[in-house]
Amino acid sequence: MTKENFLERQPMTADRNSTTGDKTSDKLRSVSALHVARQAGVSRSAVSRAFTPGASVATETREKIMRAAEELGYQVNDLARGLLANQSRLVGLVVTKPEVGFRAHLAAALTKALIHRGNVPVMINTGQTEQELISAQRTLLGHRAEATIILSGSPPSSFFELARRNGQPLIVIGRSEPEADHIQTDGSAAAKLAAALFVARGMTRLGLAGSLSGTPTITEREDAFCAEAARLGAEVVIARGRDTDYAGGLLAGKSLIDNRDRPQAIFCVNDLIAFGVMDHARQVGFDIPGDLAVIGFDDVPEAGWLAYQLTTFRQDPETMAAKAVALLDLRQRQPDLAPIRERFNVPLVVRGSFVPHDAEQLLRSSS
Amino acid sequence: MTKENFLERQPMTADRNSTTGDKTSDKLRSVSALHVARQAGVSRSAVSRAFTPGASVATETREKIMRAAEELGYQVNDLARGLLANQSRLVGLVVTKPEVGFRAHLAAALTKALIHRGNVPVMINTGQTEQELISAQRTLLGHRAEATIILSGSPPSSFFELARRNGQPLIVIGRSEPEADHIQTDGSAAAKLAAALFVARGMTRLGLAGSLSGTPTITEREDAFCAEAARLGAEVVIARGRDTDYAGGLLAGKSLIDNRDRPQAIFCVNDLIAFGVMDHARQVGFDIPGDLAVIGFDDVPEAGWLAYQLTTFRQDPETMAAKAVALLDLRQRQPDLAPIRERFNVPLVVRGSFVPHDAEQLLRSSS
DNA sequence: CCTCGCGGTGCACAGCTGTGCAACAGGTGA
DNA sequence: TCACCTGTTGCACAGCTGTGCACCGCGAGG
Repeated sequence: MTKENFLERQPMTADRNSTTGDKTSDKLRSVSALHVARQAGVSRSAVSRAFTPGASVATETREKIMRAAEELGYQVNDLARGLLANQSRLVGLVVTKPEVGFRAHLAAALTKALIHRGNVPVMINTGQTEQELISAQRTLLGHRAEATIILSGSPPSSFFELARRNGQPLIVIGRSEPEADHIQTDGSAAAKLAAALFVARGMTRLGLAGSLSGTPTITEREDAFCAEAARLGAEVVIARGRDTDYAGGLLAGKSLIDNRDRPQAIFCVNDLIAFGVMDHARQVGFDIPGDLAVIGFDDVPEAGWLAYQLTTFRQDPETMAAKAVALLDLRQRQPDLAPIRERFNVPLVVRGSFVPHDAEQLLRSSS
Repeated sequence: MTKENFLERQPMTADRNSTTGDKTSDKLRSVSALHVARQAGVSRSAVSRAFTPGASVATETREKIMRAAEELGYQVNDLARGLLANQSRLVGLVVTKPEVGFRAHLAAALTKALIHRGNVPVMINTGQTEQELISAQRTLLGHRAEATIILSGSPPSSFFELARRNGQPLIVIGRSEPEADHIQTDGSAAAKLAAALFVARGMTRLGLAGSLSGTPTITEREDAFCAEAARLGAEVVIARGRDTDYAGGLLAGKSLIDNRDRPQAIFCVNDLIAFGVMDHARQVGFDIPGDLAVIGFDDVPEAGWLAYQLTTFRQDPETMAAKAVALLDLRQRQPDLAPIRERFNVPLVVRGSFVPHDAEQLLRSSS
């Protein structure tokens, strides 16, 4: 319209809205910075600079470009941008069964925090086979993802090797992993506290509802509970369902409760398991906490439901997600740091399924 | 090692493992097809062809290349590939609160199905503001995502316009959306059936536990239930919590039950709401289904828990995810088709919270 | 022995962006 | 008026891949 000092010989790709070409064979090309440059009467570099924060562009020029971009519906091509930087803003979340229990809340909190940070969270919902995990990581590397966050499972060492070779930051949540940055809750301290609180209430026949899954997170809690109970002179009966879910809780509950000398209190490594245990106990006629005390782990929302009122250790997904993002920041600033370990402890949320000694006193004195 | 007929002048980027360069300023360049070509003693095109299914490469050459790629840890750069094709394998899932209720299961099923299809699912966990939705869609367009799937919320028309202009397939789940492909369950038929089943059991004072959220999916169920009940001459009391969650159910339950002439049966638009209603009813001493019958919607796993045994309409997340993927296939094959609507109905899963007349007969005759 | 066909391979280009470098305009101080 | 400095802009290159086109070698058929 005004001056046309850009290269005219450049063969523009015809009219974008023409319906002559067969759309089926080739994907419609989208509007690029060159289109915007032509529309605004500036060079393509100027367009690039207008969309780069801190670049040197005159205010007037930037506005002109932005107007043109708006008209044409221009969107910076993140593929080209990433190609040049050898880095995309993708962050992979590797997780199995992301719909279940605490994992669902953690995954949701992570996606939210990552989006807030300007990242693009990719949800890799896959199995735990070495084959599947490596395949997932290859996909992420192919897209030059910024980092990979592992929410569940125990990746093989080849997995870490692959990430290391490609300079890909890795964050493991839950598992203690000396080769990579990891975040975990102090399940050991919590389990010990559970045992101590049971014993302090005079309970000496304890139960542990665990799982055969063999996850490090879970076995840590199991071992700590048993050790502390033994140290305090209490007897522990162990029952394990197959998975760390409601069905597993039902099974463990059956095994623990349908017995001559059933335990007076049960520590469940998981809220879901606790729900199963409680439901079975009630079905066979026991009162909670009258006949049986129960403590869980996670504090998923269902723990607060009237049907359960479960006393449990609270893992806060938002806090953990914030921690993971902070760790990612740090790792990107200082890639050569030794693996970092973040371990934080979990408060007990007291509800109806078990009231510790001192809490009861507190309640009584306050009334 | 053998012949070296490739261009020698090409300035290779020094030694990849050298620690002389400052890693902090620039991201480590990864191994490209050129490195593999040099290692295997072939041209770069050959490498590209070796990784392209159906391309013309001699078997011997391909094996040589694959060996070299393995040694170097080569991974095709999907950014460059996508840049050329103007299309990445990303698929966006736009969803709010992906950790809650049925949405969690649907989102998980979708990510699984998409990964199985070779896609990279991106979880956009964001609010429902027009601003937020548009921003999410711009991110996806910037990465040249293959498609966007909307799991919740009612995007503004500018959203559809943006997708249309960029040739981006859009699939809406739950909402009836004339402008785009959409999948929905026949909530209307289900709600009608619920009303009819209640009336068939001689119940004439009915309750509806809904929500103020105003989601089209929810209001469809509400309206259909009320209409059918009215048609059958039954009275309906309506109560609505704020959200379609447990807390909303508690509130609705209070409002419906703590009344002189409480309903004999309640249809809840959602399993979570049903749990809240049931818990409140039991807390004030009512038996289910003796004093109060309840029907829910979704059939989340909790509905099968012993504490609830909720009779509810089953939405199968796997089926819906498969449907969505099939729709995506079809849309990519034929981009110019008119918007497609997939609507399928949901079976009633009978459990303890309400047993329909015929089902009871069946049970009695079978014993 | 010549020609033809065909499978395989290399060259070169396109796709879109960020940025170093040089050029240029305009303002300012001497 | 002139030198100088600063802010702005354009050019050109790099980054990595897929693929059309041309070429080449080799086996087969006449």
